[in-house]
Amino acid sequence: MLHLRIDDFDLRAVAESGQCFRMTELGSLKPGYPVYKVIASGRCLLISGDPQGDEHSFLAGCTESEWDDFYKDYFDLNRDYSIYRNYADEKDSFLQRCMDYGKGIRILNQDPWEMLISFIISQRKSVPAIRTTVERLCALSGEEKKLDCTVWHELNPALPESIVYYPFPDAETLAKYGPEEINSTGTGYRTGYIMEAARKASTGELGLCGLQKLSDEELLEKLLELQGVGIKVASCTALFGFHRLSLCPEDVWMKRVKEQHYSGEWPESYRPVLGVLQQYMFYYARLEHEKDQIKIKN
DNA sequence: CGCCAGGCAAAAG
DNA sequence: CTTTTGCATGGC
Repeated sequence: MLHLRIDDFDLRAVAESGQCFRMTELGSLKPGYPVYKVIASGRCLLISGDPQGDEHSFLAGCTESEWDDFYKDYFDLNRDYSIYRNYADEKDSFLQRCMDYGKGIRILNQDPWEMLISFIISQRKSVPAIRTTVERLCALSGEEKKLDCTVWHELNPALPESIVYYPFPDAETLAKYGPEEINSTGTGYRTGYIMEAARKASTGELGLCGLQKLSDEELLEKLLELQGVGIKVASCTALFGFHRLSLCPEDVWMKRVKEQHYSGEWPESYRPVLGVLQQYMFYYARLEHEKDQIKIKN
């Protein structure tokens, strides 16, 4: 078990801010200390806050070299987010509230291919439904991996001793499946979109790695050539898969925020980091909406 | 059961 | 060019 000290890092804010679909709460060490399961790039990690320490203390189920070589960058911990939080000055009380609430958000460095397919799936689906379909798509290969978690099980017997997980399928793997197989995961009318993207990526017609060097505009343009990829899916892929921090996915939530708080136009000074600011706004806006839903129920 | 979900492409105006 | 419509399926 790795003991870590990390500033400005909140697992819940990362997991629930709509950027990833395979980071989920597995259980908890004790009340208030949820353990998160993170599946990324063929790996699986359990991580939680450390009940023995303060808010900057974390426990991670990996080696120090795994943490340094992969997860540190994956969680974007080499970047100072106070720079972004400082965009909230006294003139923008709404952004201040968002920054306060979402302190500890990080924009993960996720795999571009996984982001492209995940966000193609995401259209007209709820987040729980997206998670289900993505997991089923990963399980199609049947190539299960096992993670030993006896150290976690010893800390709390309610936590499992081991976990079976499936890496996200690469383009070549997806391209081999027939439409019935893909569709059996719940992709519905997006089945054809996924198959075409898999074909193009596996034949090299779409070289995802090569897109890294393109400008933001050129990258969006390339992604938009794909069937089933509109401006929202392209922006999400560019922001979450290529770390293009100026790009803001304009979904129903952000359109609402832009109208209600910025009279329909983002401030010019926000533009270079709008993708990051958006992440805090999205997290806050969705939380407020959930609160309202509970109010309506009662 | 009925409604709607982090949109998109294609048809219609 | 702008607006409207149909869409597969799962979660609640």
